[in-house]
Amino acid sequence: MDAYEKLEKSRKRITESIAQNIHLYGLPPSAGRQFGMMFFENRPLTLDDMSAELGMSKTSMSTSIRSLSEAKLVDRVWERGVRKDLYEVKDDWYQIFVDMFTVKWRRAVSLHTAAIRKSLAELKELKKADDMTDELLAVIETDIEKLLYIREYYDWLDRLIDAFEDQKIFDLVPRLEEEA
Amino acid sequence: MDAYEKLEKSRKRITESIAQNIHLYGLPPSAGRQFGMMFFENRPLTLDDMSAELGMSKTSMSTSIRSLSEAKLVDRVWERGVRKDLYEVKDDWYQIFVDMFTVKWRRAVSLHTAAIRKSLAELKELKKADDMTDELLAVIETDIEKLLYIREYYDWLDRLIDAFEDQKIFDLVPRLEEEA
DNA sequence: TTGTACGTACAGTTTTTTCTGTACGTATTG
DNA sequence: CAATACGTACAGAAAAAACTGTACGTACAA
Repeated sequence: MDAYEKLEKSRKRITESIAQNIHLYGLPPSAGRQFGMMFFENRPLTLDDMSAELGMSKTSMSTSIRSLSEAKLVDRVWERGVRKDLYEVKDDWYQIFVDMFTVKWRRAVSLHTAAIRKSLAELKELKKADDMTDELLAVIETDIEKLLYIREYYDWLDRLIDAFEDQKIFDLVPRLEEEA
Repeated sequence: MDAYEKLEKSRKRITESIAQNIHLYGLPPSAGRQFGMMFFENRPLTLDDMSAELGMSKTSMSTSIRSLSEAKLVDRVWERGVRKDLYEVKDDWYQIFVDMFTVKWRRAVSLHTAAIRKSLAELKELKKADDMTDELLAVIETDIEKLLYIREYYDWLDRLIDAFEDQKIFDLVPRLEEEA
């Protein structure tokens, strides 16, 4: 094994490690491989570059680069004289984490909150129903209690996302370990 | 639509909302449905209960309850005189979030860190190789720089996980919004 | 204007994941 | 000691996701 092969092996280990954990970002392993490869290339790449490098179709590259882009793991960059789209990985992994966290959870909180609001309104209305029994009323009250509890939880989650988005999380957990 | 149907509709909305976001916990929608159903039942359930309630096989219930259990979303509970396994959802959603975060990310950090350590050692050794050229040496140095950077990042992530695990996150983002 | 290069929508295929039914090991009951 | 109840391993079926090749719309070049 020559030096170049050893270098490749070292890179491949890291890339595979990324590939096998990228599901935490909601992406399939191949997108992780794409990201890993781009991480070690020290230049923006075109879809054809990626296709050649990974031995996968250009269509796949196009699809997964969009996912990577939406998850804010890569940026499209521009270079004069180059007609093809160029992409490169973001270099601030702390920010990548914060962006992923923010994008994924904000969306979830939004969907959940809307559902809770609707159901709460329905249940409050339902309490007035003519055919209401004491038994059913008790169940409804319990459900309302549950919904109020999870609404409070989602409010906390929303504030947690704010703390990440506003970089306040770095006050709690500083980027650099203090020198001894 | 009678009152009971309206109640069901309200519950179903919440359950579906959970089902469609449970992928954030690395679980399939059906596990989310299972969790949602259990959330509204005010008693521990057996596998047969769940199977009947969701119209799915007992085998599936067994498999997904294990996933839910590993993700720390449900607990197995004991009741005297009952031979079947009983499960109920955890009632502290804040803690559920913290546990999920901790479990999933701790594992990722551990795997990544091991890979980085190995590759760093290899690259440092590789620098001494006989057939080393200036050009290749420069590439190796660049790779080492990259690995040192992401090692630092994973160290931060590890400390972030600590902050969740130690409940310090609730200092930064309190559970209850202060009264006005 | 015509020709060429590029990215992606779409349909079909392959691969992976989820779900089911059977069968079996263990534990409890009579 | 049976006999029964229970949970799950395992193999196959069904469903979902990922991947490919073709075809098309758009933009730039000549």
